[in-house]
Amino acid sequence: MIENLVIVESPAKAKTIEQFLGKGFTVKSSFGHIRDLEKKDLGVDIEHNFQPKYEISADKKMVVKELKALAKEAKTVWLASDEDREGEAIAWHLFEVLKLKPENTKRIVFHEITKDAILYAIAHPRNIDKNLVDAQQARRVLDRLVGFEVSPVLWKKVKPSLSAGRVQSVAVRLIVEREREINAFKEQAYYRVTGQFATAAHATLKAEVQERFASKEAALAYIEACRDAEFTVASVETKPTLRKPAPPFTTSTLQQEASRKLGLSVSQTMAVAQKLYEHGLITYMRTDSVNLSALAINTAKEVIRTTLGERYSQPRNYATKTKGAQEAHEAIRPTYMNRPTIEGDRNEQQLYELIYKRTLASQMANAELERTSIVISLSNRKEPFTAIGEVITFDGFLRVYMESYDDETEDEHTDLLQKKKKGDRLERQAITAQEQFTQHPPRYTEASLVKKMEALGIGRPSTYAPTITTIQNRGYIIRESREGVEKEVVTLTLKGKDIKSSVSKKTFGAEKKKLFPSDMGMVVTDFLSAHFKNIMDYNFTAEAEESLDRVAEGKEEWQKMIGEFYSPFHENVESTLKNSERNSGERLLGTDPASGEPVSVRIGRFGPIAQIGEGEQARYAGLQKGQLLETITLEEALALFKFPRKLGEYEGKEVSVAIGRFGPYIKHNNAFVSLKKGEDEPGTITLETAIARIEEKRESDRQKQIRVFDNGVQILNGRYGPYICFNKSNYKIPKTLKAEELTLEKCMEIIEKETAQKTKKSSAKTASASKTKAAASSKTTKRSTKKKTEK
DNA sequence: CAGTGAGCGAGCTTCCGCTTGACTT
Repeated sequence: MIENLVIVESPAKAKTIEQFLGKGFTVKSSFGHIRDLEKKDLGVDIEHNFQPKYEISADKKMVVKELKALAKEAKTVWLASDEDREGEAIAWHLFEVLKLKPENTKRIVFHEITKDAILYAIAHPRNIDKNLVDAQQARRVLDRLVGFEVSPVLWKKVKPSLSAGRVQSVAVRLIVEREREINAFKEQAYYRVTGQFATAAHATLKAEVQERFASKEAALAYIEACRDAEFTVASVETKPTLRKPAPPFTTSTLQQEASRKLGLSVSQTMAVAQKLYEHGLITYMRTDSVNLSALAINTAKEVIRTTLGERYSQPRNYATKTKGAQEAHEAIRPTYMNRPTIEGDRNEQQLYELIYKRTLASQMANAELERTSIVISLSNRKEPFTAIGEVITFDGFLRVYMESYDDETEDEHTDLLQKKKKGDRLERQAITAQEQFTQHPPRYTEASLVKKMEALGIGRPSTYAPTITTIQNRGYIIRESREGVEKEVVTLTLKGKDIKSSVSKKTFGAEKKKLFPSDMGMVVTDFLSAHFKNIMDYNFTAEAEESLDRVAEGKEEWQKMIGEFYSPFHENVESTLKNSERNSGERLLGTDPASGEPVSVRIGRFGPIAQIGEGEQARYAGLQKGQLLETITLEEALALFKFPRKLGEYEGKEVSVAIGRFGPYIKHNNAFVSLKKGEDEPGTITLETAIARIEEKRESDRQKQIRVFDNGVQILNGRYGPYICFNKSNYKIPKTLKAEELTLEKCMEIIEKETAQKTKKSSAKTASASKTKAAASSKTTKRSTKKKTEK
C-alpha cells in the first residue's frame, strides 16, 4: 500500500521531487504523453462530431501498466504534469486511462522545481481544467486533419511519401522564399573610403566616410580631393550609453547562442542539454520562459556579491514576450549558481558554462560605456569622415557574458577620440577606397530558422529540433556549406601625394552550414501555396492559437471550432485532388541548337533531370549539386550533356571524364578518380592530366595498404585507423589486435564474425520493423547514423 | 561513394507535441 502517488512528465524531475517530498510519496513519470490518436488511419471520427480515437502509444504500454498498478493501491494520486495545454491533457489522459476516481485524484502544478514550490503546490490542489484539455484536443485534431489530408494530395500530385503540416510546410516556405529573394537580388558594386590620421604619440586614428561612392570614378574624384585637402575636427561628441544583459536562456535562444558560440547544431545542443538536465546540473531545457525562481535570483545575487562585489549585482525579473509562450517551466539555468564549471565532455562543459554565464549576467548590473563620435571635415568636399569609438567605463555584466549576433560589426575600442577637440587640425596619412558589393539577405542557419519560427509562433520548444530534422530528411531542404566565388576587387590608395590603383582577389558569398531549399522543397511549397493558401499563411498558427485560447477560456466549444475550419478545408482537399495538375516543376528552357529538339528540366524519379527531345529518343542528364530547376539556364543544361567525354586510351582501356553525384571524375577500367579541385576542369582536362591523376590515385591507394593477401583481403589505413577490406565490404579490426600483425586466418575470422553479426542484426531489425512500422525503424537508423557523423 | 530516368500497380507513406532510450558505422 502506498500513501501518495505523484505523476510528473519527466523521470529526472520525478527523482528530484521525490527527495523534496520524502516519505509517504512515490513519484513516477509518465514519460510525456501516454495516449495519442490512432497511428493508422485518420484517428478522428468526422461523422461523429470529430470524436478523437485514442490509443495507448506502443512505447508507453509498460509505463501505463506500472502506473495503473501503483494508482490502484495509492490513497491519493497527484497529477503533476506541466501547467500548459499539453500538460493538462496529459493529466486528463492519465485520469481516463488509469481509471482514477475524482475523490482521490488531485491536480497540482508548479513552475519551478524547488522545495517551496512543490510544497505550495501540494497544499493548493485543483481539478483538471477540461477547457484547457479541450483546447489541446482541438490542437491535436487540427494538426492531424491538416497533415493526414494534405499529405496524400502530395502523394498523388507530386510524389509518394511526401509530407505537409501546419509547422513543417511553413518552415520550408521560409527557406524557399529566402532563396528566391537571394536569386532576385541584384548585386551592386560601390566604394567605401577609409582614412588614417596621425595623432600625438605615433598613434593613428581610423575614420570612415559614411557616404558610399557608386563608381570607381566617383571614388577617385573624392580621393583626389583628399590629396590636397586640409582636415579639421568638426565636432566631438561623447555620450554615455548603457548596455543591458540579455535575459536567461529559453530553448530557442540557447540553440542560437550554442550555434554561434560553440558551433553546435540545434539537435546537438538539445542532446547535450538533455544530459546536463539528467545529471541534475541545469533546469529543464525545453522551455519558452525567461522567468527565474526567487531561489535562483537570490543565490545568483549571493554569488555576484561575494565574487565580484555589490556594485555588480542587479537582481532582475524578465518578462516573456514571445508569441504563444506557455511558460510551464523556468528559464534554462544552472541548478546551483555556485558551480561555475562541471565535469563532463567538452560539449557538456562548454554548454554548461554558456548557461551559467548567461544566467549570472542576467542578474548583473548594466555595462556603462562612453560612445564618442568625431567628425572630420575636409576643406574641399562636403562628405566628412567619421570615427566612432566606445570606452567601457564600467563593465558590469560584460565581465561575464557577451551575447553574439549573426551580423557582428567591428567597433573601435579606443579612447584616442576623446582627446580630440573641435577645430584641431589633423594630419592625413593613407586614404583608401575599396570596392565592396552589396549583400543579399542571409540564408537561414538552423538556429536562425528557429528564431524566425519562434517569432511567428510556429512550433514549440520540444519540436524545433525534430522539425528541422524532418524537413531535411524529407529532402525539402539541405544544410550545407558552399564555397564562395573569387572576385577581383579594386582598391585605390592615396599615400603622400601618390594615388595607386591595385586589383586583388577576394572571396565572396561563401556559406557555412546554411539551409538551402531543394527542388522538391520549392515544388511542394508552390503546390501548397497555390492550393492551400490559408495553411501556408504565416499567420495561420497565430490565428488558430486565438481560437484555441477561446476554447481554453470556455468561450467556444472545440468541435465547433474544428468544424468551422474543416468544412471549407475538406472541400478544398477534394477539389484539389480533382482539378489540380500534377506538378513536377517542369520548365522549358529552349531548343537544343544541335538537334532542334526542346530542352526542359523537371523532377524525375531519382531527382532533378534535364531532358532533350521527347518520347523514345529523349536523352537525360541529372542536374548537378547546387543547380536548381528554377534558375538553371539553357546553356548550363546543355553543358550537362557533354559528359561522359572520351579522352582517349590508357593501358588499352578507355579514359573518360564525367560528372557524378560527388562532382567531376575520371573513369578508367572501372576505377574512379576525382578531378583536382581548382586545377582541373571537366570540360578541358586532357588525357595527359587524367593519366597523371589516375597514377596519383594508385600511389595514394598503395600508401593506404598495410598488407595485401593473395585472396584479395587487404588491410588498409583509413580515416579512422586501420580496417580490413574484402569484396568491397569493410570490417572493423578489434581494438585489442595490432593491424600489422594480423594473419590471413585471423582476418578471415574477423570477416566471418562480423558478417554473422550483421545478418543477425539486420534480421532482428526486419522483425521489429514488421511489428512496429518500417518507417519508424528506418527513421531511427537515419538519425543515429547522423549523430555519428556529427561526432 | 560514382553515368540511371518505365510505370503492371500490392501496400505503404503522412501530422504536432509531450517524453526517453535503443538503435548503429
